[in-house]
Amino acid sequence: MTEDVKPVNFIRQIIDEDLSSGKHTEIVTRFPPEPNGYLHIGHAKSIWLNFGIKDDYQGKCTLRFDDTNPVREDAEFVTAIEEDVRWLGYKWTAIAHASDYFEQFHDYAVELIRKGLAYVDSLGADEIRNLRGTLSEPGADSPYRNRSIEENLALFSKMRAGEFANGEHVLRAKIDMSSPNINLRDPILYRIRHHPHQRTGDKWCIYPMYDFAHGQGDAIEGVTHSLCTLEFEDHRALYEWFIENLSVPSKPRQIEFSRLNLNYTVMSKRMLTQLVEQGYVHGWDDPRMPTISGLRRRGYTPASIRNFIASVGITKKSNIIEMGVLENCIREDLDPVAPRAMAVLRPLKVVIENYPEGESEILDVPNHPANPDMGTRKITLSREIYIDRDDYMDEPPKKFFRLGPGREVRLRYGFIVKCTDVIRDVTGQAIELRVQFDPETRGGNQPVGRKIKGIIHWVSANHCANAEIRLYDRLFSQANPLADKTKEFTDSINPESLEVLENCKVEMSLSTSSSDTRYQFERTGYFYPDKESSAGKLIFNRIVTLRDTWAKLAG
RNA sequence: UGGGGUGUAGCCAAGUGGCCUAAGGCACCAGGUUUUGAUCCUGGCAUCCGGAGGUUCGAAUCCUCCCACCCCAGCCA
Repeated sequence: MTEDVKPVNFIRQIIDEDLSSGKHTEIVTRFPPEPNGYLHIGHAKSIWLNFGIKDDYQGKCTLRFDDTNPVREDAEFVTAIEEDVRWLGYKWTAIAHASDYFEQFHDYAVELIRKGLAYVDSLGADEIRNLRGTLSEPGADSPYRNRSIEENLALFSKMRAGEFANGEHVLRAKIDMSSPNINLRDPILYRIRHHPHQRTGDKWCIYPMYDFAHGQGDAIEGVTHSLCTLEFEDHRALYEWFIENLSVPSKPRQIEFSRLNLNYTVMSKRMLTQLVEQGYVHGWDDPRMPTISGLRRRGYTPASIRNFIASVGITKKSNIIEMGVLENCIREDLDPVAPRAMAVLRPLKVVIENYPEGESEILDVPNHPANPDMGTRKITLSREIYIDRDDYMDEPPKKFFRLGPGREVRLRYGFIVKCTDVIRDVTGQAIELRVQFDPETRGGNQPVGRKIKGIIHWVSANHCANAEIRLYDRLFSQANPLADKTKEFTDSINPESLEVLENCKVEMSLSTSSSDTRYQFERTGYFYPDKESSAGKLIFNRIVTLRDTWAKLAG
């Protein structure tokens, strides 16, 4: 699963065959997002596939914006998409836009009209739909289907000139209204949209449909393998029909693969947009979102995402991948390189009664348990410390190796302490622990016969920094938020997907840390400074927890 | 019930007629190491490949029929 293993999948097999048969000598792919939203991890699959092929076969890959529908698209999204692709670690051979080819597409449309293969239809949207037939019944010809070539040419020209209102006419291919494939029932090629385009401005008022733009765009760019998702399988016949009937410069081949789905989240751009616009999350880059920008802000690395895609593979089978696979990838990426630190999320004060008041000691501790090259850092230990509330229980169950009344535990890198007293508030809740330390056990020294299994993290009360820590959990409480068709997917949003802890205590070294370091807070998880974090106010996002056998045992 | 697809373990996924009494990863279970209940290490985890027939000396891989699931009736992509 490392990145130096070349991926094997059915698409690469096809490419290998095309190369060995001499059908192609250079491989050209493209990644074609529509700039109407942010990229999500499902797009990362397509990016990994297309750019990965380009890299491994020394081919070409264009980042091409599929901007054929000006009413939904926005320049804000194109900038964000470029940034996301770059961040994932890929370089495009060229950047292009379907709109770059509008003039050429228009000429192709005229070519079709001249060949008697396209006509201007003056039916309304409802009428067109009614004549299209159904899944099991054939459609019927439009009364305008047999207009003369001259009339079609004249009408289409007027459409372009802006002489008609939206919806008044449309250009259609003349194929077969009784085809069992609905895409072949005289599909619409051009529609009138009096709407400025984010790139071409007011130049056009007719815009090509996806089907009329995509394949021809591929052909113009010399794309050899046009990789798209399963829902376009039915469109392939139309894709090929255009390629066969138009004087395009090359003949690309469309190959479909299945989209990526993850459980406990949604992957449709429409739904992600809804989450953002209706305020269920705090923007496209909310760390709970499966967007590239959300994962980035959360602390995921580009390599972890690439490895994740590589590990799930490319097939034609519909799938829902378990979130645990993604989590495993980021842990795997971070464990060998993340510096360790101690951070107390829910502080509980502990006074070491036999530790001299006003004194302290400096401990030189390793930044990584298995990699001495990562060096050491100094932390201070003194009479008053904080430990995590989770590491103390009034009535510990068996197998709980941490603190409880009368119990012993080791302070990480420090000595063994024994809980001798518990101070409580009026409700009876423990608010402070009194402990005694054993000087014999300093520095990891374990006297014979003393077997202390529990080790807990801590920070010195007078030698720590305050921090806000944001704990993220799955966005939905249902594995498949779309399974129950009687409910809105937003009904299964996890109300505890974000927990903000404002009063965390972290070791001093974190207050001067780089904003681009991902840490492992020992025993709790991997954390990454949020973009809102500053020296005056530390904020960390939890990327993922550590594997937690105890949590599993405790239920 | 038209057309297009897919079915190998809880989730992914190799496998392209004999070396398959079916790789690998995640998850899970059992041990070991460990100053993170982390990491790491060891072992376990499909007599079976959606089902039923058939072809063959031999099938997850070929044929037939059946079943299940996904996609398609936007002037969206």
